[in-house]
Amino acid sequence: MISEKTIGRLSLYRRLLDRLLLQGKAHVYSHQLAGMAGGTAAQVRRDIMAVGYSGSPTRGYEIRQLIRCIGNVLDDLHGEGATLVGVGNLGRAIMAYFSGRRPHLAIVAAFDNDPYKADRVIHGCPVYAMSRLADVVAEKNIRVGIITVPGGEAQSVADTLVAAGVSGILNFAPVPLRTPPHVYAEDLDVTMSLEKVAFFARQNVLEKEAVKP
Amino acid sequence: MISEKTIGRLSLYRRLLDRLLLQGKAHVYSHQLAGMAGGTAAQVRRDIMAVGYSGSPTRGYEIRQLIRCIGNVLDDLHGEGATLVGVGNLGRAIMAYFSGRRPHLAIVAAFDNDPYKADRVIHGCPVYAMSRLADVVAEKNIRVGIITVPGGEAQSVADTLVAAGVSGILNFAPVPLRTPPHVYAEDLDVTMSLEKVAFFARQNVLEKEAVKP
DNA sequence: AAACTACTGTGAAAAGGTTCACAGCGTGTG
DNA sequence: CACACGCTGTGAACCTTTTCACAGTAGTTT
Repeated sequence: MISEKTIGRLSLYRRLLDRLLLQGKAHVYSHQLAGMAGGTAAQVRRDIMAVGYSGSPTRGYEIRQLIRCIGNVLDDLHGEGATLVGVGNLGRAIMAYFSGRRPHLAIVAAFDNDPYKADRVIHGCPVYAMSRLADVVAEKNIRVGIITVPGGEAQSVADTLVAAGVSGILNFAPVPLRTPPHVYAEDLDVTMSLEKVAFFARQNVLEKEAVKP
Repeated sequence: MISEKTIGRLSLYRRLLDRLLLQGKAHVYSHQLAGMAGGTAAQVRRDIMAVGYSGSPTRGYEIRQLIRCIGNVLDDLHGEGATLVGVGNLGRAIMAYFSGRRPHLAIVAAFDNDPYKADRVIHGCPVYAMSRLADVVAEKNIRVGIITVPGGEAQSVADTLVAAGVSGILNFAPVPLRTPPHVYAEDLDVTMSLEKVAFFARQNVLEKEAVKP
């Protein structure tokens, strides 16, 4: 079984590799990839071990093949459709962000409980009324949900998604979700991240000032 | 020194405690907080140890005091101003999100290289042209930067912020930032998170199917 | 006032993740 | 053809984080 952290880094490596391909590169060494990803060479090699690809001691990794191997691990064979719930400021920004970016993992349906937002197409994605969630999720075979509703509604939306058959949720609401064990939920808590950054920004300033005298 | 993970959880605990206060509660046990935060009671107790607050064996933690102790650790005494660079879809959503939410940590200036966006006020926050970044950051004593520009510009924006004196950066661009060691950078990579969720969503489905027969 | 209860605080063990360090190898070179 | 080079793959050491488990304690009951 591959660890959560490794999966995250593989996703990152792949995007970096895509960029290298565009630059016309064909091979890459672990230390180069590490430099771009902000990690160590040993870690890159370990992560790549997990996908079962082997590089050459002299040329490094063959970029095209490595991308394919990472894809074999990360991607569903037939592509994956995701759904987004909560077409507010943040929801629309996320939809714009993913619109046409990753063909194998696209947002294919959005929901909002404001009836004025329903039955439109935003950034290429149809918006439905909440009442149709279970139908649409089942019909389109959606396994991945994105929650961009206010904190107070997040848990009940999550419950609805789980009941509809979703087994992975990315949650932007500032509330940790409670989900059954067979559902993977990741909380992307912007407030927490910003407070962390503010804390360490201050620490760094204090340290610098402490070193001075 | 307090670990990064603990700082993040403290931020979360504080918000949960705020909610409990509003509900009229005065005390809370570690296992209750753990239930809300999605962690274990032992972890909550360890985290609270780090802020140097002690609860009562019979009443648990006094909520009001605990909030104050967490604030002593997380917050700057005089409040902290943050700046956001990149007033696009995502940037505006983030600005709306923080507008008036946390008084001690507010976005007090935004920048964009589109001159049409400059010299306005969005969600209560003034928007400036990029050329004024160094001035404004210095004048307002800003230590925290938020990057919501496209990937290609993120690194150079980060360099600009660092040069202007920022010591903590929250990065939404899908590129890991390279920053000097005295600058704390957190990459909030939505693509990575979504691919992680998609991967584990699929794993869960496969597991369930594997258990069935 | 003694006994009981259910909590906290924390040393110690366990788990998980990262880095070290080196054997092994494929290629270019003398 | 033999050698030297600088990479990969990986066991083992190391470090960080989480969990266990229990002594200590403040209130509550008898």
